[in-house]
Amino acid sequence: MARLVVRLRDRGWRLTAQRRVIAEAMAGEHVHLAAEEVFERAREVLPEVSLATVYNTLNELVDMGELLAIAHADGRRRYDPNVEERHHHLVCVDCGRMVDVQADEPHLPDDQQQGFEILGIEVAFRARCPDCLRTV
Amino acid sequence: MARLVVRLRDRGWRLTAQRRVIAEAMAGEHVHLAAEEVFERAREVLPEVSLATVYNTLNELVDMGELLAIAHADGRRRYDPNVEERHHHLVCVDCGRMVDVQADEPHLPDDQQQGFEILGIEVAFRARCPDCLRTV
DNA sequence: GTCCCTGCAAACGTTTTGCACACAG
DNA sequence: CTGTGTGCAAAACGTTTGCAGGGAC
Repeated sequence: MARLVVRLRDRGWRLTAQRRVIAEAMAGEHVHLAAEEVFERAREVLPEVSLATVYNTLNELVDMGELLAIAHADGRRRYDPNVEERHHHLVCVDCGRMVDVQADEPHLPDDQQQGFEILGIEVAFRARCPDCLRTV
Repeated sequence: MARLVVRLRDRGWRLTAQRRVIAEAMAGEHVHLAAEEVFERAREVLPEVSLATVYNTLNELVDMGELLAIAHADGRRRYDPNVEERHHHLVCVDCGRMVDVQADEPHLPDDQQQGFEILGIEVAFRARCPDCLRTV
């Protein structure tokens, strides 16, 4: 985590108290928070941080390649700090929880490429998480 | 297409002019329209149809399992009438265009399941489409 | 001291909802 | 005739933006 802050400063990123608490809210390898959740975590540490700054900062981190933005079926974008390790996601259809998983990458046959240039692959396993299985 | 309308009536779905034009806008096997686009197509046939009815009807069709709702990175949900054939998507990161593709399904090893019950798999190949490749 | 970042509030685009009226069954 | 679907407008939601003031460098 300190790593992230150092990396950002080395890139000439202006390090403010707000940006620090937002980056710290994303600490950990297996977090998939929505902006609102990042906002709440950041606010616990620095109450005067604003939601707009959270959005601005998250977008910058995505542009810098320090976070992955993931489109979620519930309409709320999630942010994933795990940019190093190729991985996919298990997504609970009931509560929206996401966890990282390792799985083989599907391969797209040449005859299916239809002239598109492939940039990346996103795999989501739609699932029901242990907690939601219990309460059904 | 007529098939869909018949299937819906057989289920006791009240068949109105609005619902018919909306269902017809989704005809074809490889369409991935956003709600606004469905609205425009429907309105060409039946100008007094409303956007609210389009949303209500699309949601019902999704609940009935007659359409797939797909979360898209640009924030607009797309609707896919191809519910029969297992398939994945090529998604253009520039213009948002989606096309169906056949590719092998990734398999999630047992030791990665973490107590989740797997319900389905969604694969999106992030790509650049031929049109957008040309204009870059 | 400069410039960039910040908070606030308003604007935005998409989707949902409340309500009175209309029409399919 | 009844119950459900409809249009409209307003609200709700996540996200973005304009602006004046403030703080990092």
